[in-house]
Amino acid sequence: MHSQLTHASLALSTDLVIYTARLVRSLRRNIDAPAGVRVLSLLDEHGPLGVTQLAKLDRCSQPTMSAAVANLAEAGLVAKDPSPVDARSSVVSLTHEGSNVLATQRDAWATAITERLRAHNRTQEDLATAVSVLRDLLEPDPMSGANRGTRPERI
Amino acid sequence: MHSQLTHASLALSTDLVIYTARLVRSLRRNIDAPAGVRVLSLLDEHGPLGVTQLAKLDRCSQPTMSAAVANLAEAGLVAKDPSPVDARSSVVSLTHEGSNVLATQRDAWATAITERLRAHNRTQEDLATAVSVLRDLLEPDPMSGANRGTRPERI
DNA sequence: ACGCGATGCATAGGGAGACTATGTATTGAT
DNA sequence: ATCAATACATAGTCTCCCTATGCATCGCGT
Repeated sequence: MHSQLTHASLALSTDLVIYTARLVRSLRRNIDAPAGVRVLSLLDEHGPLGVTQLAKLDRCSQPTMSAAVANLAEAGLVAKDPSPVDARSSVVSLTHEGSNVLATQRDAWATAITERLRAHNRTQEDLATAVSVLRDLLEPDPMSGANRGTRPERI
Repeated sequence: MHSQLTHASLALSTDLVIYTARLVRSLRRNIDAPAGVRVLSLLDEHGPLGVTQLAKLDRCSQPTMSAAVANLAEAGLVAKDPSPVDARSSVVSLTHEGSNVLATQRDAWATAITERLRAHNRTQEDLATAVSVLRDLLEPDPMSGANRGTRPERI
């Protein structure tokens, strides 16, 4: 009935999905608000961007990004100015405060993660591998196609 | 001002947080409803459990687990019976259908993940490493302590 | 046997984060 | 000058999670 994947494959994939979900929840619980920081991080990496560009880079819908940017702007972490070359578009850029918040948050995450991994005798190389695996999984167009044909019931 | 973590550490940690968030979102978008499957998976692994036990294992609050179990029960994927030895408690167990849904979902995830990793020349060992890293990060009490003293502003 | 803190769960209320559908204003190309 | 395409905003809704409470039951000490 089911495909002939190895037991290990099934277990590892399931664990990956479950652990990532728990990790994300855990991060949210500590009010580390990853959603906003993702945007700050994108701006830091790419420089000023429009809302739609940000949405594409973060792989979310445009309305979701609009809301995220609005929140960040209200908090003073980004500036949202009209584009000088396109009246429809806006240019979102990091403010000093946004930059500081990003740095602080990055530091907090890195500290916690580094500490934890060391406590488990995990190397930075292991972390790099994990990040690469996650990046590869997100690459094409995330998990679409996972349900092709066999769409499982909604849980 | 900030701690003396290496640039690599900062970048990797940030990427881990960001990628896991995107992956979870991507999984949700495909209506793979990880939340319910996590419960099914726990029941499959540990056998029948009470609501509070499930909540502890999944590291969520008891009310959250109550709601999850209620949904699953309504969908017929789990059975919720009163405990024979403790009138306060209930016993949640997998139904045949729940077991099938779990297997189907696991299979879908494993297929998608395996395929993607192979496309990027990533080995199963890499996947195992990633899973281990995530597990280690979740171990003590997730990310608590990340904000000790320096609690960053909410984004 | 009784009282009471501890335990197991349900309910109420609310918030973050996402999505789809849709509307509006510009742009750019015909 | 039109008109499809593009950039955003808004409305409405969903899932998942949390805290704060309330309630019934258990089990222990006296």
